[in-house]
Amino acid sequence: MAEKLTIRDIARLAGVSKATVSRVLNQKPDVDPATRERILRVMEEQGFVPNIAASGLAGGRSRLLGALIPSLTWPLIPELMRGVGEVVGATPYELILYSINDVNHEKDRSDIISRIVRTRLVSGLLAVFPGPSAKYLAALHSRSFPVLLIDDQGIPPENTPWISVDNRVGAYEATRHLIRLGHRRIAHIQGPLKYQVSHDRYRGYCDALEEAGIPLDPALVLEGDFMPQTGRACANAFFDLPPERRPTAIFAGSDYMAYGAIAAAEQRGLRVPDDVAVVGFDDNPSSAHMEPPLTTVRQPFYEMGRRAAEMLLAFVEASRMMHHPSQNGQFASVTPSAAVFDPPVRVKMPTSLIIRASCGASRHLHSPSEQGGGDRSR
Amino acid sequence: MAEKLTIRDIARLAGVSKATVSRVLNQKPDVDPATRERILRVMEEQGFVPNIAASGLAGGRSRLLGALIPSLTWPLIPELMRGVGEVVGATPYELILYSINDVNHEKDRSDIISRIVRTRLVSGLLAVFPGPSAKYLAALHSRSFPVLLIDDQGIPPENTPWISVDNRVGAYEATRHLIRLGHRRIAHIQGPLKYQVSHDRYRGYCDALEEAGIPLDPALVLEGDFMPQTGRACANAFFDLPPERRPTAIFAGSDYMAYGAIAAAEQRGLRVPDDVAVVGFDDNPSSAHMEPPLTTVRQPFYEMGRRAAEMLLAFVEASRMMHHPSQNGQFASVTPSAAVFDPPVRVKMPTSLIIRASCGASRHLHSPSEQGGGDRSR
DNA sequence: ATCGATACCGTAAACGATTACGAAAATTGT
DNA sequence: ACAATTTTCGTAATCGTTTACGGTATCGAT
Repeated sequence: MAEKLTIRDIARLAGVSKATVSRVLNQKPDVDPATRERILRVMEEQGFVPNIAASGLAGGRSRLLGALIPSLTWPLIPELMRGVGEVVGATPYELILYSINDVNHEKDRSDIISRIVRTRLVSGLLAVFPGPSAKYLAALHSRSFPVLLIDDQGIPPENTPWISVDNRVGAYEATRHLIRLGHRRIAHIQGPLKYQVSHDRYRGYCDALEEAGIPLDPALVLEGDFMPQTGRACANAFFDLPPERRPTAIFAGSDYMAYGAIAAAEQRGLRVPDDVAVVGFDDNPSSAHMEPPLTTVRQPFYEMGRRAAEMLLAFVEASRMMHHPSQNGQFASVTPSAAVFDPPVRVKMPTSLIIRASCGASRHLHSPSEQGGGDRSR
Repeated sequence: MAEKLTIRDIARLAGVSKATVSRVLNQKPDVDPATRERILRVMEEQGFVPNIAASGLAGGRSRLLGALIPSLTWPLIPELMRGVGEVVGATPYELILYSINDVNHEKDRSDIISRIVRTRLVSGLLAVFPGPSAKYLAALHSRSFPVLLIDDQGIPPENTPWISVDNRVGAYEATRHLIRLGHRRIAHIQGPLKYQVSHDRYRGYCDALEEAGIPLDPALVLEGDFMPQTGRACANAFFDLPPERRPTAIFAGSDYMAYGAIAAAEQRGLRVPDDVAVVGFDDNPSSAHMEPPLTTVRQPFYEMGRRAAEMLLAFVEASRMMHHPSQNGQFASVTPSAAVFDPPVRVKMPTSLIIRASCGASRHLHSPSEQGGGDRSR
C-alpha cells in the first residue's frame, strides 16, 4: 500500500502540476473547484499524507506544535494534555513535547526555549509556566512567533495571549462555603508566595472573610510549598494554637497540602470533617479516592487544554494566512468563530467547587450519586 | 543574536564546505580532528542548531521520536514519560506525542499508526500497548522501522524488541508477604482477563499459595476491570461470603481496585488492615497518600521509560549507521554498551514490594523513614 | 622519485514540499 | 468580435541539510 507517495505522484495521477496540488493541500485560492475535487479524490484514493519535513522546510512552517510543560507528574498536567491532544489530534498538526525536569532549573528552561527558536521546528508554542515567564517569552514573542501561555502564575508580558484560571473567585467560593457551614475560624495554607496564584487565592479567602464580617487572624495564615509535607506542618502549627484560637476549618491552597493537613489531623486523633473541615484546591484525580473524599476547588485543566489548543491553532493558521490574505483556512474541528485574534486574548476559566465529604456537607449541593468512589477516568 | 544560522554560515566561518560541517554534525568519519574541533567551536560560539526539518528531508531520518501512548491520565504513564523525556532531552532528538483518547477505539489506533508511517516524520517509535498489538505493528516492523514496545500486555509479535514488567514475580511476592503475615484466606481481584498481565498476576498469586500449601479457593478470585468500582463490587462479594470462608486479606490486581476494596471495607465497618489486609498493584503516586497508605507492588515505570528511550535511541542510531558502517556514533548519555542489538531484545523489569500500612506490617521490611506521607515527586 | 593507500574535504545532486511570477484560459463588458 | 479582467494553472527557484562521488594531500614503501 502506497510505498512512497509524494506530491508529484498525486499531481501526475490527477493530471496537474505539483503547484496545484500544493495549493489544495494548503487550502489556497486560485484553484478550480472541480480540479480541487479531483485532486482531493486522488489523494484520498492513494492515502496520501504530505511529508511534514518537506513542507516545513519549504514553507518555513511546519504543522508542528510545541508544548512546553512542567513535569507530567504534576497532578493536573495530564488532564491539560488530554485536552490539547484531543484537539490537535483532530488536525493535521502534531504535538512535540518539551517537558522540563526540574522546576527551579531556569537555565534548563531558557535552553529549551532557545532550542525551540533555533531549530525552527514548531510553528506555535503552548507554554505552561509555573513562574515568571517574561524574559523567556521575549525571544519568541519578538519573532512574532505564536505563543500561548497557560495558567501563567507570574505577570504575563504585555501582548501575549494567555489563558488562566480565576483563582480568586475559586478561593472565594471555597471559603464562603465553609462560612455558610458555620465556620468562623478558618485557616488558610498558602502556596509559595513567589507564585501569583498564591496571592490570588489568598485574596479570595480574605474577600469571603470580609464579606462575612470575620476579622482576619494572621496566625491562621501560613505559607506552604504546595506539597503534602508543608500542609502537614502548617496544620500542626494551627493545632498547636490555644483552643479558643484553633481553627475549625482549613482551606489549603492545593490538594496536596490538604492531604497533609488531613494526615496531621488524624495523627492527632482529630476527625475530618467532624473536628476540623478541610477544603483543597485543584481537584487532583486522586482527591476523590481519599478517605474522606476531599472537597476542593476544581481547576478545569482539561477544558483549558482544549481551549488553549484551539486558540493556538487559530493563531498559527492566522499567521500562516498573513502573507496570503485569502478566504477560508480553518479546520472543521477548529471553531471558525475564533478566526480573528488580532488583539491579544486573555481568557479566564471559571473554577467549580466540588463538594465531597471532607468539609462535612456532602449532601449540601450535590446529588447522592456523586460519591467518593467516583473518578473521572474514561 | 544569530537570526538565521545555517550550516552554510558555519561552513563559511570555519573555512570549510557545508559537507564537512554536516559530517561533524552527524559524527561521521573522514574529518580531521583539528577541523572537527574548529567547526564545533564555531557552532558553539554562534549557538548553531541544525534545522530538523531540513535534515529530516535530506536524510530521510529526522531526529524525531514518536511516543504512542494511552491517555496520560492513566496513573503510571506520566512516570514513564518522565523517564523517556529525561533521556531524549539529553540528545538532539525531539519527542512527538501520539496519544490515544479512547482505549477501545482500535480504528483510532491504526489510523494513528498509518499516519506515523505515511508522514515519515519520526524515525523511531515507542509504543505502550494495553492490548494485542501485532497487527498494528506489522506495518511498522515490515518497513524495518525501529519500534520498541513497552509493557505489551498481549503476546508481542516475534522479533519486536520490548520491555515489560515481571508481573508474575510481583504478584508472587505480594501474596507471599501476606502469607508470611499469617493470612491463609487471601482473595484476589483480577484485572480484565483479556489482558495478559491479569493472567500473569494471577499466576504469581497461585504460585505463592501453592508454595505455602494453601488450596486455591475459586470463590476468592473475581475478575475486575482495574477501576475502583469493580474493586468495590468484588470486595463486597467477598464480604458476603459466610464467615468461615471470608478472606482476611485481599490482593488487588491494581491500586485503583484496591482503593475500591478499602472503600467497601470501610463502608461495612471493617478496619483496614486490622480486619482485612489490602495489597494493590502499581504504586500509583496517590497510593502513598491514601488512608491507610497502600501496600502495593511498584511497577518501575520511570526506570522503564529511561531504559526504553535508551534502547530505542540505540536502535535508531544503529539503523542510521546501517549504510555507513563507521566507527562511533553514540551520544554521551546513551550507554555505549547497548550498541549492537541485532537480535531483538526483551527486557523484563523487576517490581518491588512497597510495604505501607494497609497490610498491617508497616515496620516489617522498611525503615521508619518511609512513611505514608512520603511522595516521590522530585 | 614514483606509486598506492589512506585520510580529508569539496562539488553538486537529491529530498518533497512551497510560492513568486507569468502564461494561458475563461469571463466580462462594450 | 476585441480588449480588459479575472480565474486557473504551470515553471522554476528555493528552503537547509545529507551524501555519493571524485579530487587533493599526505605518507610510507619501494
